[in-house]
Order: sequence, then C-alpha cells, then structure tokens
Amino acid sequence: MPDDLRQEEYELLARIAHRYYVDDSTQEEIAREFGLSRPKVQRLLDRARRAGVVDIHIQAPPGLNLDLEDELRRTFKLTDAIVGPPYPDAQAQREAVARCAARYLERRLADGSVVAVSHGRDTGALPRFFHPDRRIDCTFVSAMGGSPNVDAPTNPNEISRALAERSGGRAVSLYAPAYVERAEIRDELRQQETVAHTLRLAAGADIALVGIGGTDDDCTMVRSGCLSVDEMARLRSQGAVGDVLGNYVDMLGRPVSSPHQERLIALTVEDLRRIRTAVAVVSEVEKPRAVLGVLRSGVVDVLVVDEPNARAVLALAREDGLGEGRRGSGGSGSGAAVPAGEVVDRRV
Amino acid sequence: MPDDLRQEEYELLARIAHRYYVDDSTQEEIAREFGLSRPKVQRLLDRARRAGVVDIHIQAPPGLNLDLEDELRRTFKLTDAIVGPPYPDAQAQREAVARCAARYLERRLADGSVVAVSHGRDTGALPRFFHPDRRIDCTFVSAMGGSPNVDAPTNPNEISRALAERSGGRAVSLYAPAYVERAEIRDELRQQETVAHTLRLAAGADIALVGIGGTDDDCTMVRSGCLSVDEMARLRSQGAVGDVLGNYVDMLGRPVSSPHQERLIALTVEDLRRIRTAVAVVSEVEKPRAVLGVLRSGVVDVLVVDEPNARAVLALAREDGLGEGRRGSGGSGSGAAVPAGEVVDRRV
DNA sequence: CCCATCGATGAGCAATTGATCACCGCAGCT
DNA sequence: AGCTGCGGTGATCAATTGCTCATCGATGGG
Repeated sequence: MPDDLRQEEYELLARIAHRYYVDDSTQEEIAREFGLSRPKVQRLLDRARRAGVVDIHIQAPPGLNLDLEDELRRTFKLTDAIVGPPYPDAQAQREAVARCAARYLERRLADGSVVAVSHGRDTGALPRFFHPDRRIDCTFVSAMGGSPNVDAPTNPNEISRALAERSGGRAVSLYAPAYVERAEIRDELRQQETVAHTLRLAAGADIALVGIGGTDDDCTMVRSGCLSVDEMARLRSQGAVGDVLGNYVDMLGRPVSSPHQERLIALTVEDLRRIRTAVAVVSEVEKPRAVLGVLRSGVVDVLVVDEPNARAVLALAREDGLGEGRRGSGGSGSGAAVPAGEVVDRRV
Repeated sequence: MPDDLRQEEYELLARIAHRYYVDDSTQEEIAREFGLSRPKVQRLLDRARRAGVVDIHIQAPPGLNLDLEDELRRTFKLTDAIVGPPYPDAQAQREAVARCAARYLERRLADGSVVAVSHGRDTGALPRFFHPDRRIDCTFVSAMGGSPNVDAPTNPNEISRALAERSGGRAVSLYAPAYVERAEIRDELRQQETVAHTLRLAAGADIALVGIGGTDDDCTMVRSGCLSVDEMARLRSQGAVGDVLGNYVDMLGRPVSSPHQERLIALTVEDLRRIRTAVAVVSEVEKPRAVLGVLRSGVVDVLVVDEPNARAVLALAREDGLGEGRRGSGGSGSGAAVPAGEVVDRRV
C-alpha cells in the first residue's frame, strides 16, 4: 500500500502509529522513547495517516449510509443528510424515512424549540415514529393552511398536533385553508390576527419540517387543490421540477413563478430561508429531479431521504456536471453553458 | 459486533465517530451539530472506541510483529521489544535479528551517546548492518575483556571498533582478558588505570548491548574459556538457564552464583542495572529458557529477538503461570506455589 | 415520606495535540 | 564563490481533548 515509503520509514511510521493508536501513548512519550521531538512525532503521525498506514474504519449499523450522507452534505453544502435504508414497497419506504426523520427530530429538539410544519405524505408519516424518551417543552406550528382534499395525516395541523402529543409540547394550528381563490382574500386572511400570529410564530421557528413535491398530477399540491392540473402543466413547461411549500424551482434551483403563489396561505420561501434548520423529508421514487432542484435552491439545510433517491440525486448532479448548481437569481432558463456557481451559504 | 447497544445508540455512536474520525470534525463542532455538550461527545467517542464501533488498524510492513512486540513489552515490563521475521537458517536468522538491532541503534544513538558492548555471536553480527545515515559523535566501549578462543567478530573490542567506524564515533577498548585464573589477579587488573577507566566508562554508558547466553556446552562462555564444561554442568544442576555478561539466572530470574564470577573482567550485573537502556540481542533457537530467565531478572530493558524465540518465550511464561516471574531476591529455589510477583520497575 | 447511593452531566482546569514561525541546512543556479 | 528557494526542524502559542469535581436526578430501601 504505501509504495512510496522506504522500508525503514514505513516501519517507523507503523511503530509510532501503533504506539499512539493501539497503545494509547502520548506523542511526548513516543518522542522520548524514539529519541525524537514531539512535533516530529506529530508530523510522522500525520504522514502515517496520509499514507494509509493508519486505517480507521467505523463499524456502522446495517442500513446506515455514512459515506453517502457525507457525499450529499458535501455536494449540496447541507448541514446534515440522513439516508434511510431502501425498501421495495413505497409505504415501507416512506415509513423507513419517517423513522429516520423522527430520530433526527428527537435528537435535535430541546425545551423551547419551535418547529414549523408543512403538509405532505412524507412529513405526515413522521408522528407515528416520533417517541422522544423525555418530555420536550416545545412548540409545533403549522407552516401552511389545510385542505379537505387530502388525508387528514397529510395536513399540517394534524401533523403538528400529533407531534405535540408525543413530545408533551404544544401545537399551534393555522385555521385557514391552504389556498384561496383570489389574492385579495389571501391578503385579508393573512392580516387577520389569528392567522398572522400563527404565521409569525412559524416564520420565527428554529426548525422547519417540509416535504419536497414533484410536478406529477398526483402530487400534494394538485391533490389538495392548490394547483389545477393545467397550472401544473404550465409550471412543467416553464422548467419547474419540484417545490417546497408551493414554491417551484427548476433543475438549477432557480424559482419558477406562477400566479398560484399569490393564493397560498403559507410561509414564503424567504421565510423559510430565515429559519435556521429547514429539514426536508423525501421518500418517493419519482423525486430525484425535484430534490436536486430544491437542494440547488439552497433553501434546505437537512435532507432526510431514502437511499435510492439519494443515489439518483447524486448521479443526476454528476451527469449534468453542475454539482450543487447555481442559486436561482432570475434568468432566462436557457441552461446554455451555465458555469457551476456556488450556493450562497445562508448560515453565515 | 456491539450487541449490547440499542439501535439508536449504536447509530448515534457511529455518526459521531464518523464525523470525528472520517470528517475530521472537532468535538465542539459535533456537539453543536447534534445538540449535545462537548464533554458528552467525548464520552460518546470513548464509548464508540470501547464498543468496537471505531476500528483502528495499523498497516504494518510485512515481517513487523507489532502485536507480538506489545505482548513482550507488557508481559516483561520492557521499554521496548523488537521481533524480527523468522528464517529457517540459523545464520540468516542471526542476520535478520542483527539488522533489527542495528536499526534500533541507529534510531536511538545521538551525539554524546555511550554504548557498552558485550561479547557474543548475536552482538557480533550487528556491525555489518549498522549504517547510520549521518555521522554520530558517540562512543562504543567494551563491557568485557576478550578471548582468543572465539572468533574475532565475537569479541567486544572488535564489535566496538566496527560500530565506531560505521558511525564516525570512537571506540574504547578493554585491554584485558575476559577471565583470569585467580580472583586476586582480577582485582589487581581491575585496579589498573587503563582497565579501571574503560570499565568506569562502560558502567556509565547510556546503552548496553548484550547477548543472552544459554547453558549448553557450545555457548560463548564455554567457548571463550570463561567456564569449563564441568562448571557449566554444575550451574545447570543449580537451575541456571542463561546468562548475561556471565551472570547466570534460573527460570524465575533469580541469580545462580558460581566461583567463576570472581574471575571475570566485565561489568557486573549491578553495573548493568544502572545503565538506562540494556539491549539484549537474541537469535538462537535453543534460547527461550535463557531469555525467559534473564527477562525475569529485570536486567534487560530492550529485547531484540527472532519471532520463533519470542513466541516460545511467551508460551513458556504462560505455561508456568508466572508471567514475568519473580525478581531474584535469594531463596531456596524450591518453586513450590510461589505467587506471581512483580518485576521491580527500575526505571523509576 | 425521607435518605443514601449511584450514574450522568456540564463547568472548568490540566494535558495533549495542532499549527505558526523563525531558523537552519542543503541543493541548485549564476 | 555567493545567493536563493525549499523543506525540515524545534520553540512556542493556540486549539482541542482528557479528566476532575460538584451537582443533580433517578432509584431503591427503610
């Protein structure tokens, strides 16, 4: 393995590394023992590590994909990435990812935490697996209005209530529809104190829990009525690949506008950016393009995703050679020889 | 592997360990990321290491026996142990061990070092492989007189001279025979300034380089004439198993006296104990019992030995259940239910 | 209920390691 | 010959980690 090392040097590196890592000797002890200076020992240890003389392997539990998570984190400048094990069945896959997300939440929540909760099948699956081992005095607040057209467990108020119940915290519901017919009605509802208070609380949350939607006709935005099938077709023709909280982006993460946004009662994408930890939960198989677009927008901090989607997203990013892509800043959407830009580090 | 860990705990340990060892994150960074305290992260890393979640393996060069060396060091409280690769041929084996010893010396010698050199075939093989990569202003001094009955390369003066030549240092010879016929002659010679000066220098050395002799009739002590065959038979019947500088010990490391000692012109065993680093070089196949006895005497700090002998010595120590044995302090030598004592740590 | 014990915890200090910097030696060039 | 650039080195300071200790909470026993 370390072909570039002379035998003597290799032997010395191995001895010193063994003393340090196996025998738990300090660098000073080793220095004394080998007649070297302490900084010299430090350098030799560095060299031993770089040369592969020291092989550190983490025995992870089955199903834990630490290297894949690393790659996601690095590629998309994420605070964290959690990859759940693959399942052949969509429902089992959703549950596995929800379990991972629940575990993440259990670790991250502290007394006083505020979590803004979005709609979606993936976020909706989470409460069932959420069992904190202590009472957490936190707040779950709806980030979006509700819709009667989708299952109750998909609605933010129900998700918030269930999460609050299991943690011993409290739920703050948004008593408003997810969308209205005219922008004027939306503006009026948003100024109503009950709605405004809840949205303010959500906008000031520590953590946002969101799903990433696709642009197929079965997505939550269409099923809930926020978007018509025609409007969705139009978004697709404009290059939209996915959404978070109803805000669509293209493959490079640039926003794709649509009149439906003026009808939504939800956190805006600007609100979302201001939240310290935006957690996206994804388990559906048709989602890699949507996930890639949303990750490139830079709006997500933590991605909880199934392994097949994780691999597909990374493969997509590698194929188009743009890596994390370019943060949307307006443009023609032509996609012609756009150089790989940098994601704005909004956590500074 | 970590069966006693709950799944969640195992996963957390693996994540944290991966961040620390693979991602090079600091404990503080990990603490912030996982919402824990820094000391808690440190404890989790400790647990991860103890639980085997962290697997650190040193890629040693072929022929390097770091674990065996560890075991020798631990079993016999040695400053160091170096185990050379096995060879089927006695001469090749001696050369391999001498090469190891030469390398050890090269590492350890500094300007101003004084090395006291004993007789023996194993020490005599060393100069041939001794090639320091820089000039070392050191001194090699004979620890024992010489004998015309053995090969010149086995005599301390020749060894010292050869080592000095290769390092650019200087040799101080002992112009006296290894033994005389009467104790009175020995006392007279030891008081002669040329002899006294050399022995004083040798007694004040930083490093002593010695062989370990057996009790067979072909050993250097008999060949050189220091001991007759009868005297050797008597020593054997008294339980002697090996010697260093003509001082015999039994299997437990206790001294076995003999009148020949009053006739020797060499460093005493007390002198040897006062030298900071006494290095014993051993390559002969009949030696495990001798090595075990001498190691148990506590007089040796560093053992350079071939692999078969190393294994045999450790097996012997395990078989008689006494480990490093008991340091000789006088006694009947009955060996009846003597508890495993401790080697006095003379390096304090 | 109270009390004692034990283990976990974070604050804070000590020890160790990482990294910067001035200096030195060496090799190559003029 | 002198000069320059480069890499290695140890002294030293900064950063990180190890470890001690006081405190707290949980548990079990009386």
